[in-house]
Amino acid sequence: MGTVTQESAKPPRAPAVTRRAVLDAATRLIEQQGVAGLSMRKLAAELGVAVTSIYWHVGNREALLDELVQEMVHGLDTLPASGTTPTARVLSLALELRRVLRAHPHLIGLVNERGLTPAMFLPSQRALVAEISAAGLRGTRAAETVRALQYHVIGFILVERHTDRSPEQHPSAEELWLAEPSADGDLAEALATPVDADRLFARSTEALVRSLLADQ
Amino acid sequence: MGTVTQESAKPPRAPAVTRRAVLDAATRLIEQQGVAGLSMRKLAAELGVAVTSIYWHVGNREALLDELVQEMVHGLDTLPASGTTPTARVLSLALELRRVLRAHPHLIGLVNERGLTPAMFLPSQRALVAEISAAGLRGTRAAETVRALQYHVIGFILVERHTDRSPEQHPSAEELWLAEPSADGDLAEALATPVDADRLFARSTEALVRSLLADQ
DNA sequence: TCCCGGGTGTAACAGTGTTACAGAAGGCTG
DNA sequence: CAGCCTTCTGTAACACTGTTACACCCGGGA
Repeated sequence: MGTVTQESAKPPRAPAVTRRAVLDAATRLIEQQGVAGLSMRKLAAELGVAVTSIYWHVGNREALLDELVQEMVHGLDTLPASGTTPTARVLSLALELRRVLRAHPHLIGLVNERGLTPAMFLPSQRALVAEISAAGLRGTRAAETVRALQYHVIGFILVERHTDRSPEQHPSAEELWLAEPSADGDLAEALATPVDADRLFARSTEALVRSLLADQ
Repeated sequence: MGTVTQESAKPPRAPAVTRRAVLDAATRLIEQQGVAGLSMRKLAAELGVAVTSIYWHVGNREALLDELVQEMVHGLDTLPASGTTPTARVLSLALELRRVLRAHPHLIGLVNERGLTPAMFLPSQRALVAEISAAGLRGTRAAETVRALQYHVIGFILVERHTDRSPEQHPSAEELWLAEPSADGDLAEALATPVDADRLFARSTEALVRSLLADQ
């Protein structure tokens, strides 16, 4: 009934491929070509094995992806917060969350498709709750603040992920803004510059945190 | 070389299907079953026609999606801003942008994949630029503000789109927070409540706008 | 020796996007 | 009228996808 561990003490014939090897090869394929580039036959060919062996070890394409997602979710169990002021600590949490998620850009969509988003973000949510409580917010107000921050961070990462994957923006923002007649030349020029995502994220998140943590 | 309009004055044989009909049927299919549910054969069957006719009229699956995306992009040419204070006007723009984008949840991902995000958001970006200039921001600072707001709004909508499509969150946020021992009972209870996206968006966007438009 | 079960392979199913090719049907020119 | 040309449709195939029914091999236990 449970999963079969080939690493235990009774491999009768030294299997040509292990569950672990399948998962690793799948990860490699996904990182190279995206989730759509993962096909069971490619996977089998990569491992020098027939397709059915893949199915024997992981059951399914869906089950395979489930497993990878589970591993990722377990991978971000504890997020550290650094800094002294509440604003700084919340900001550091957000930066850390983005850093971790950006390491697995392909899987973030899969997590949602599997309905694991709450489970995935529970640790970070817990950490956020702690910091925001420490900042003095309580009850509904605190909950709204936590959620606002989570939506902001996850949303930013989703936008990033999308723009990363579209290699050439055909009428690029640069062309569009250079052709634009404008009163504020510096502004147009700035908008014609590629986005510095790190900086933009840090700035906008800090602005949001400041505003959310301030009494209004 | 250009596109052929069947509506012009020379239809020799009253075609069994028009380009327009294909686009409409595709839109219907996508709205019902998502982009992945759009197959050329389904489309042909829906219209009572062989697959090749579809290809003749729209060329390609990719070209078909391109066309739908183009239509959507043209659909949000002008966004109205209402209100008196800069903050209120920017906020109203954000709310309007979200409202329009939520009407086409399936296409928003396609727009990015096609690298049309800059073109798509140029109108809203222009409107934002006008409001933010009116608020007194200039140059690089203004550009960063515009981008921060766009990332926030688009990101929020992407998160919404994801959570909308995952029907059952298996360990739901509710269960998780009800099982959580917590010092702030009200907070845990609030986090166990489903998200009110409208309210959350309005609140968080307003917080962000306030902070971005304030001198720091 | 026989059997059982873990692990693998062959070959097929239905479904996908796409296309080479054969037509049908009307308008135009000879 | 014949012939051709453009527009539009259909048949059938290609390569690819996920998935599975089935046969097979081979080592260990009885």
